[in-house]
Amino acid sequence: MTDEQMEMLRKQISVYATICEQLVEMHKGLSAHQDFAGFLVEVNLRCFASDLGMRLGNPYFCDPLLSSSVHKIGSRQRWTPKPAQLEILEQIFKQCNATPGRQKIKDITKELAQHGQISETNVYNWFQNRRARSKRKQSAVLPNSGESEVETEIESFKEKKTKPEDSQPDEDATPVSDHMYLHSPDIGIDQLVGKMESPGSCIPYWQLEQYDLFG
Amino acid sequence: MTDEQMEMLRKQISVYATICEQLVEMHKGLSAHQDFAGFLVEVNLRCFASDLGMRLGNPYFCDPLLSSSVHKIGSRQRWTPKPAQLEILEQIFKQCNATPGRQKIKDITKELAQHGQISETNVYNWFQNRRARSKRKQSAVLPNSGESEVETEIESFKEKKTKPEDSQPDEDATPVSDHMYLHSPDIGIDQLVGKMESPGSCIPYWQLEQYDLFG
DNA sequence: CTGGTATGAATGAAAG
DNA sequence: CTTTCATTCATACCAG
Repeated sequence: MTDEQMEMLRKQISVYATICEQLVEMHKGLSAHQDFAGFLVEVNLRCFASDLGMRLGNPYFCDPLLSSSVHKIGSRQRWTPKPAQLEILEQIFKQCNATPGRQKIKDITKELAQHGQISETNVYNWFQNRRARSKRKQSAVLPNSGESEVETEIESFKEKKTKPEDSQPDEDATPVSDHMYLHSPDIGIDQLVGKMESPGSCIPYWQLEQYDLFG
Repeated sequence: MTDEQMEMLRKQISVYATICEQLVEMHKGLSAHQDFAGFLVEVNLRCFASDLGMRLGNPYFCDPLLSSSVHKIGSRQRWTPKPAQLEILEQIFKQCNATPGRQKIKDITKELAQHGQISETNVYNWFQNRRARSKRKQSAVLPNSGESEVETEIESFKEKKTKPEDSQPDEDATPVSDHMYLHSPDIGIDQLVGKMESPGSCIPYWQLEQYDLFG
């Protein structure tokens, strides 16, 4: 290990620390947008040792050092988009949430490859899934074939409403939601990261509220 | 704040958590001058919204009345089927352990709603999991007289690995540069965590790869 | 409080 | 494209 490497490492630590900090700040900032009080950020850092059974639990990153010895360790069979890649993908998706052409896929793949291994298939699948899931969610609110009184959704824009569950006994309330959602706070991830996608009207695809398309 | 942003944020946090984790690894390697298996840092960044509008169905930030018992809240409460619901579900599952149709799901959801808060997604997930689980169980008993390559990997905690293989041609492999362990614990995790400060430029996360600690 | 286990949820990949 | 499968992650819950 050379001194330069060492220095670099230090720098990295510094950078990462800053990022984390900013994230926290951002959270706080976001909370400011709330009429009510808002947001607390709990940074919980736990360190614990473990010998063998240890593994990386984060799906958003590829195994780092740990895989130095055996790249098989904890290797994921399936591709896991790196944050950088995800970001790009999301951006592209917003632009044309239509199916990218074959060539387009190629291009995208090329670009994403800059940030990590990836294949065209991965990109293709990603878009397929992205689209399907966002669609599913979207259609959840639209068609009410024979409405469901059960759905106490107040907000039309919030399709995931009943996410919380019944763990709260007397609190099914959750009615709330007067359009209280903010519209992209000034300080957003965008700034934090530099340019995260802007808020806009994207619909969350995760959490398919209703996988029922036709109501 | 849109759900997407929230999700993005969550992912980023995740990423950062991992980064920190890796830093810890390194640090440990540096100071311990030993092999790196061992330490794991879990950065748990939780944000709680005391305001209802904030949760807007976001699975990761739900529940309102957490304002009081703050430390407990913020956890993404997942749906927990009530015994009554479970019973019904099991029964239905027995009848047709096939995939309930979309409309079927609706009906079921409707019925289960009588016993507690629930969403179609919950039902959907339940069946998905149920089937997968039962299938797995079955195959577990049936040892496929195959070869079980002995993974000399560090983490052999996985009992069964019926891993097909990587469907991915160009797996990352994570070449990983040589060990980057340095011998200089000047920068301790403690500091990183404790102060989390360190002015400096905020580098977009997608650029972090440049630093590429891990190869 | 700590560790293990059951299971709800997220998502890449594949089948239809 | 739509639906399902498989794997993994995260959390509720239980035991020591």
